[in-house]
Amino acid sequence: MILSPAFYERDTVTVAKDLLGCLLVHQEEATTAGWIVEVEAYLQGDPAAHSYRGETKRNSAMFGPPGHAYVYRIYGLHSCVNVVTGQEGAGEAVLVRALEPAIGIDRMQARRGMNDPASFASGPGKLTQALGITMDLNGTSLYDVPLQVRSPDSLPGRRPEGFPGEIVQTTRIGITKAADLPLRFYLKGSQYVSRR
DNA sequence: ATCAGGATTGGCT
DNA sequence: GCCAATCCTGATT
Repeated sequence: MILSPAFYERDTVTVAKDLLGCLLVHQEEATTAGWIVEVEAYLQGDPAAHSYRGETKRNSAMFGPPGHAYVYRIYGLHSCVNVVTGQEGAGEAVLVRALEPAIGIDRMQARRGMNDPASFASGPGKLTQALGITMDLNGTSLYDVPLQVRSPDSLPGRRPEGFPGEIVQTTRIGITKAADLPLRFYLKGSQYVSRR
């Protein structure tokens, strides 16, 4: 089933952990989807969060309603996708860092130009390329086509590797500010995380 | 008007 | 392990 607004309105760290094992689905010219196996939380008052210095044109989606996507471009090359969480206006979000490919694997192979499923979506820039998520999805809701997040029971008989199971908590990757906060979470045992 | 730098990735040493 | 690619935002002049 599709996750509802009430799911996203909760405490951002709780939402981040509950997002593990859920299915991120994108359908425009094709349907591709992957299990969320790694995330990072970005909070209000968090120097590493894009929202830290207040609302701007770039980060406005982070201050919008929860349950919507915040997509941004990094290093002029890659796009990364976040799920907006908490209370509207708080500027909190969860960055999706890695997926285990689930639906449309051949399509992901084509988009990524490689054959190894462990490398399709094991990174924030990789997964957006694999699923075809681009900047024009910034600010769109996650309740409908083309982009949605579904609960872990969405594919009968199928579960991501390591779910349900232990969640590992570590510091976030690639940041310089607030680098010591333990706000990264991933499924223990998954071979699809960006790094252990 | 100008400029430094970034929630990354892939290729080369 | 190191480094270039690439471009737009936000801060500064």
